[in-house]
Amino acid sequence: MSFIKTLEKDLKESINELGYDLDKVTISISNRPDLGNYQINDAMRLAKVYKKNPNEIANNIVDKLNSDKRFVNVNVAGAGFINLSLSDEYLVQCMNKMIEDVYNNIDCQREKTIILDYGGANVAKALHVGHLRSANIGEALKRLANTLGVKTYADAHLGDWGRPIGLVMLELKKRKPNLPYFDSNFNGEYPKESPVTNELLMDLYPCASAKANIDEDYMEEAREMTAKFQNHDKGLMALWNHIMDVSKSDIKRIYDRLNTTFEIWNGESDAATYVPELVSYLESQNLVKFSEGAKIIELKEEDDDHEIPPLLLVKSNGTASYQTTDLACIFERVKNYNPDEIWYLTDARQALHFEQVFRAAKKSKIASDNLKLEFIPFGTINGLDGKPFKTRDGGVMTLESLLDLAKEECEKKILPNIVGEERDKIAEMVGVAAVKYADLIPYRTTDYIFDINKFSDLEGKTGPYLLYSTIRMKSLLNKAKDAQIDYQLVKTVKNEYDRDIMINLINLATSLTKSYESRSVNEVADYIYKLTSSYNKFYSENRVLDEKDSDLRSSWLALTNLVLNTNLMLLNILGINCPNKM
RNA sequence: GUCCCAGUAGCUCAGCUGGAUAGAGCAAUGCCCUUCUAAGGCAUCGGUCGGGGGUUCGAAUCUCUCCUGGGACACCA
Repeated sequence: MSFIKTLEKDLKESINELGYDLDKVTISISNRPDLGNYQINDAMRLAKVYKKNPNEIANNIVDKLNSDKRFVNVNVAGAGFINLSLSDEYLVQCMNKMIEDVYNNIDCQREKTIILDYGGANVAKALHVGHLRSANIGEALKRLANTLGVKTYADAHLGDWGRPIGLVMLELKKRKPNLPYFDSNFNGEYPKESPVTNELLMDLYPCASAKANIDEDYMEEAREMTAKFQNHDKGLMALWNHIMDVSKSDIKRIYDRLNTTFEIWNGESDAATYVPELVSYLESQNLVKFSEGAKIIELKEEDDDHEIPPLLLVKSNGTASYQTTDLACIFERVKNYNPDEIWYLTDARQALHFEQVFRAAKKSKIASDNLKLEFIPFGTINGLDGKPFKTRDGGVMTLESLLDLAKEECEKKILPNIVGEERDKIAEMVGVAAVKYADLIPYRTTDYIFDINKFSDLEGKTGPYLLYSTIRMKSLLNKAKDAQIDYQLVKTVKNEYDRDIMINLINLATSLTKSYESRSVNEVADYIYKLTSSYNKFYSENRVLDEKDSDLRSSWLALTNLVLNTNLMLLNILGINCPNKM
């Protein structure tokens, strides 16, 4: 259990001993640092319940706190605020416990399994800016959950069964009508060689999509093509497999650049195999109705305060809608993984869709009462004009070109003596750090403005700043090793600078827990900045290696090492790699 | 028409399970380099928390209402 949580627990017992009944004491980071490191506001709450003077209660609590060696400078101020600081001895002790095992200051969650759905990449379509946030936030939440002891599976949930594929197939047919995949009389073996490359796919989809938007006949053909492969037409399935292979490896390559990994590479097509079983199950439950030639599920409830449209189960042309696929996917996941929770990371605009799917899942008992379905929306990325982010000529910005842009921008700022392949590799790491940190620092649901110049700046709250600072810690410790200076434990609190670092380190657990509970790693992103900048302040005020007192020097090195390891752990949670120099 | 989200410093964003004097980065101004990566650090300047009412000892935070902006409302995903 973390230090703060332990203190809270002990304090709760003390307060109970005073005769006050309360479920929880909260020791929060002080917003009056001049009065103490932490504050407790519970006295005012108790005063209300017990109809007493808050100052009187606060003073009773303070008497208890004063006998505790872990606290110093305990005082009451204002309306009944209790302020306190941690003693130097206790801080040193905590630091060494963290050096021994950082889990001495992390609060794990109860054991459970969560499936995270943060992919949604469309096969045959380029990954674009819209996929950046789901990848970054989803991956970070997964890593955070793992850090807190939760078992997770991330599912790429590829968009591999919808109309985009039909469009691509149709456009390919228009261009190369003689391919055997389109000939229903073809009985031979289909070629092993793929008829499409990724470059071709990247051209086919936008072209087909543009045509379909203005040409209703073309759109109708696309619908037919989609229905045909969804009915497992032999030739089209052979083609589908080729498209999948080509597209999937490209999608993987780009997710790799973002340090985004999936344990499950399923897609809508996998869920689609469960659709017939799903529909007949739902029919047996008497939940399916006919409406305008389609099969639907009514989702209205008596106590609704707003309208909920029905879920479209089977379209009038007999194909499944994406609501059905998502429902089938829950069916599939329950069957294969039996998770405690499923988290859906998507753009906030899909809120209604998931409300419908979740309702249908609960109503039909596909999701038991124990299964928690959670929609975790995020905001959109806008350009400098405040409108959805586009390329200069107004097109959709692909994820790849965005990463290239960041890499190019960061490359300019790397040390000139780093050259060749190494330079390229470091530029990539710094570029990804710039993009990822900027994406994770705003609260999850906030829409934010993408400004690559700002994000790649080495000054300020940016990824490159964090990397630079972390590298400087590495460098310092390497110098110490070269000079054969030994360091193991933190021995003392010397000044306000190292003290401030220690207080920040104590707060690690709080920040991790907060982020997990809000499903937004912005808290972690902010925390790592605070910790790092407290270290930088220390660094500029104290010459570690030149310190004459060898005990103090090794204590500082041990602290540096602890900050470094904490930073690396947190960067890893955010999905950011740190080079050894830049 | 119904519903959802947002409006906080010149700019970009935190803070929102009610708590003290509303924070950070950038920009602006002024300091600190024979220095462990100065790609750093320090200081100053900067706010009717969209407007108005309500609840409360206490409201950026809860509530009502209005204004502004964005978004979602079955046969795209």
